[in-house]
Amino acid sequence: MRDVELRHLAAFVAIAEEGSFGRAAARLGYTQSTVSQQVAALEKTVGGSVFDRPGGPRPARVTPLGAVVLERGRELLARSAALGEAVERFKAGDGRIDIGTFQSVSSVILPTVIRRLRDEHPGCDIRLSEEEPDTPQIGQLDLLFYDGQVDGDVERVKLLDDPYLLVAGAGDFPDGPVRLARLDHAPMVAWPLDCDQPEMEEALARGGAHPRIVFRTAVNDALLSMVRAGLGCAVLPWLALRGANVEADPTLSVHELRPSLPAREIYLHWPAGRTLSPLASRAIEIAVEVAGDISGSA
Amino acid sequence: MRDVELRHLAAFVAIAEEGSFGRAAARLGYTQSTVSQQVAALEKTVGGSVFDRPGGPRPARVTPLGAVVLERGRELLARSAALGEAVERFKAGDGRIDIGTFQSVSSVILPTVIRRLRDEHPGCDIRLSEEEPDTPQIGQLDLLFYDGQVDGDVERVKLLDDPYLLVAGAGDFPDGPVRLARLDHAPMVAWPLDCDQPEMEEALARGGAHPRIVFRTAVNDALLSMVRAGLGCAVLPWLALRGANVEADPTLSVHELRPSLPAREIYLHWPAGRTLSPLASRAIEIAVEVAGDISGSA
DNA sequence: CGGAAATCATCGCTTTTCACGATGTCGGTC
DNA sequence: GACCGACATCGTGAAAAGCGATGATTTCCG
Repeated sequence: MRDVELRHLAAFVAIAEEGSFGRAAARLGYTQSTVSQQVAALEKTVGGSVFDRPGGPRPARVTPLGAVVLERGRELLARSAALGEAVERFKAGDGRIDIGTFQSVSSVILPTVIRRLRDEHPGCDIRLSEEEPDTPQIGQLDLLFYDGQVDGDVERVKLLDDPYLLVAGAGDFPDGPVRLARLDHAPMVAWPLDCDQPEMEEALARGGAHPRIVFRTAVNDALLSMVRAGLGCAVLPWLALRGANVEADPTLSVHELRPSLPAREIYLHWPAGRTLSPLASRAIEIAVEVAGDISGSA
Repeated sequence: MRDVELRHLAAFVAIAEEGSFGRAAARLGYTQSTVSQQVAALEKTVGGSVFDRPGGPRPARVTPLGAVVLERGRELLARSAALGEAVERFKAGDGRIDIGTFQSVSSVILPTVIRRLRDEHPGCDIRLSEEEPDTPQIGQLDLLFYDGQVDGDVERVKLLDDPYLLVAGAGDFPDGPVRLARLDHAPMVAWPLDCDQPEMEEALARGGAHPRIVFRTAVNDALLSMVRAGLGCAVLPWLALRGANVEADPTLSVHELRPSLPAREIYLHWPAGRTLSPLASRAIEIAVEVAGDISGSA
C-alpha cells in the first residue's frame, strides 16, 4: 500500500474523463467490476474517496482529494508514456553515440560512416571527439577508431590494412617501387611519434633505412606541402594519401616500397562486456562495410 | 506487459545507485531473488537488458537502454513521490478553497473565519468572490454565505438570526422600541431589492408600515451617512450595524421595532452530496463557531 | 406509486503474479 | 583448484488481479 499503481491511476483518469466506471472499463478493456476494484484500491492507497458516486445515471465526480490525485496522476501517466516512447525511439536507433577518432586516421572512413548513420537515424545525436591522451583509452566513448593497441577492456574489429607508401616530388624517384635502402639518410617529413608511427619508423630502420626526419606535424596538408617544396619525402599510409587526393596531384609521385613495410592496421574499438546501443552496433556494421568498400577500391 | 511498474523502476534505480542487486534488495526490504525477478520483469517490458552483469565482485552497470530507462524512471518516481506528498498536504488541510459571499452579509463573520483558517493552515489558498448573479447559485464554489434560498442541490447550516433594527438620527425618535406604524410614509433609505430585502419590506408592509424609499444602495456607509444627513431612517440587520460600528456613533440612534420583523437568517451553503475537502469542512466548523460567538456577544 | 433502467459495490472463483528460500551457475580470488 | 561473492532460476505458498453474477441505490417514466 506504500505506493500508487499506474494501472489504478489510468482507471481513475479514464473514469474522470468518461464520467462512468462502466464506460471507462470499456475504454480500458476491463470489466466494470475490475475498474471498481481498482478505484477501491487507489482510494485505499491515498486514504480517501476520489469519487462521489451520486448513484443512478448521474456521472461520477471527482472529490477535492480526487482533483489532487487527478492532476498529479495525469502527469505521472504522461511521464510513463514518455518513458515508453523514449525506449521505442532508442530501440529504433535514435539516441546519443560518442565516437572517438585520433589524428587523421579516419578522415576518409569516418565521414562516410557518419553520413550513412545520420541518413538511417535522422534523430540521433552523434558526438565526435579527437582528444588524444598519452595512453589511448576508450573512456566514456561508445566507439573509438585507432590504429594501435588501446588500453582497457575492449573489443575491436580490424577495419582495414593500410599500407605505407612513399610520397615524393614528381621526378624525385623513377616511377615504380623504391628500395628501402634508398631512403637511408634521405631527408624526410613525418607524423609525430604516436599511433603507429614509431612502429613504422622501426620497420624502416629494420629495412636499413635511417632517414633524417627534418619536420614532424600531424597535419597532412602541411606534410605534403613540404614534400612539394622539396624539403624531403614522406612515408604515409595509403588512407592519408587518398584523403589528401594525392593521386591526382601531378606535382607529387607515389611509390610502393621494396620490401614493403608492415601495413598500419586500423581498428574500431568498443568497451568489452557491455551491451551496445543499437546505434553503436549499427555504426560498427557500417564502418566495416565502408572500410571494405574503400579497401576494395584501392 | 503494456506498462512499466513503479516497483520495478524503484528496484532498477536502487541497483543503479548501489551497483549491486543484493544491496539494492537490502535497501528496499526485498530479497535478492525478488529484485532479480523485478529487473527481469522490467527488462521484459522494455524489451532489452538494462544492466550488464559482469559477474564476480564487479558492480552491475546500466546499459545504454538502461540509461534511457534510468533517466525517465527517476522522473517517474519523483512524480510518484510528489503525488504522495500532495495527497498528504491535502489531507493536512492545505489546498484551495473557493468561498462566495454576497453584499455586506459577511463583513463581520467572514474576516474572522478567514483569519482563523489561515492561522491553522498557512499553506492554504483561500479565494473569495462577491459575484452576485440574479439567481444565487453555488456554481464552482466550495462554500457560499447567503441570507436566503440558494438554487441547486445544496446543504446548509444556519449561522445566526440577524434581527432588523431601526437606525435614525439621534433624537429623531425617543429612546427605546419604536412601533412599526410610525414608519408608515416615513422617508427611508434601504438596500437594493435582493437577498432578504424584499421579504423584509413585505414584513414591514404587513405590519402597516409603507415607508417612502428615497434612496437605495448596497454600500452601508453611504446609507448611514444619508441617515445622519437627515434624508431618512433605515431598517438594517444588526450585523450590518455592528459592522459599521453604529452603537458607538453619537449622531445615530438604534431602536428595536414593535412588533419585531422576522429576523434575517444567515446561512452557509455548500454543494450537497459531494465530499468536502478537509479545508472546507474545517471552514464550516469555524464559521459556526464564530457566528455563535457573535450572536452570544449581542 | 411502482417498475424499468442505469450505476456502482460486493461476492465467489480462477488465473496470474509476487515474494521468498533454496539451489544452480558463473567469474574472480586466494 | 577449492572457495567465495554475485546473480539467475526453481518450486512453493500467499496475495492480488480480473471476471461473471448478484445486490443495493438512485433516477426516470408511466
